[in-house]
Amino acid sequence: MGYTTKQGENIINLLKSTGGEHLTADEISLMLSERGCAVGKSTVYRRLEKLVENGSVRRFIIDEGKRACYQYVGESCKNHYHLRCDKCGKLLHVDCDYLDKVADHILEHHGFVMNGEKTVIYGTCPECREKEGNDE
Amino acid sequence: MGYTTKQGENIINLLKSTGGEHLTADEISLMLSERGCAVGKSTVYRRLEKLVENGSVRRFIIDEGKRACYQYVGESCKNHYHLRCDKCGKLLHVDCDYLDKVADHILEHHGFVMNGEKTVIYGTCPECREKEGNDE
DNA sequence: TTGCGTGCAAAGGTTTTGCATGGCA
DNA sequence: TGCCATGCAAAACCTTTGCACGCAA
Repeated sequence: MGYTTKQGENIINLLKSTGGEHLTADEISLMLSERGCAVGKSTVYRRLEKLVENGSVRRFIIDEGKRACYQYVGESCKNHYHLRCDKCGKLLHVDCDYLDKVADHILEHHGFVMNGEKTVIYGTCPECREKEGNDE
Repeated sequence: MGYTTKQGENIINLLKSTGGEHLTADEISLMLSERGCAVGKSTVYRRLEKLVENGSVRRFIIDEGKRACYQYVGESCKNHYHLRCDKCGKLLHVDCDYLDKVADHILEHHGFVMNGEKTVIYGTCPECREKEGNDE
């Protein structure tokens, strides 16, 4: 599946140590430099791509599509759904039988096999709703 | 609110005539050229920005954030959902009351306001499933 | 006439790619 | 040893911006 390298370890360790924070490729590159274990930016991109592929990191689009950010998810994160808050960027993980039924519906009525691991539902989380006085 | 110009009319007419298709700025520019009413690309962008602002056009991020696409918002297509095929990249738009109920569920049970316009469901489309013999 | 709209080219920023070198297995 | 991974720089990519000219009101 690929070699284990110092740079690869540095990247995944950084993502883990930030506790699921969402970071852009540039921020990751910068933080690695600050920690004294700089990694070439192309390597950061290439590595992140692989991590996204194998599911241990998730990729999001921010700034209206201007750039991507990455978030550590972990391997234990297989059978549940993800809700991501547009406002604070937080990623919520929910186990929910109802959402399993959604996948069934989509298959039956639209012939489409839903990939629950890749799909992310966007919106506003409870905390941010409260902060904003539910004015959406 | 702004001047009425030939170019502006061309753009909005194109978007209307494609029946709510999702088009990238580049595709719009190209199609206008083919129709013999070419518009400078920066004008396309500037015009689309205004149309998005006043709500007559909607902007989506596709290709994992690589670019944006635009869609005319008529009466008929105000509330629909996006299914994107991982295999062929096609974007399906479905009108579906059931998915409205999903948003209700997510709000009631998880306190999360779903943004149906931004959320994209990933998976495999009917055509690609058939091609691959349902071997997922 | 006024000043917004346009178009071209150049700049801007993020992400990808080519290629020689380095390091894992 | 064989090959993947790395890093640098350059390229590619979409989008925005500067500026002079054109056109709507």
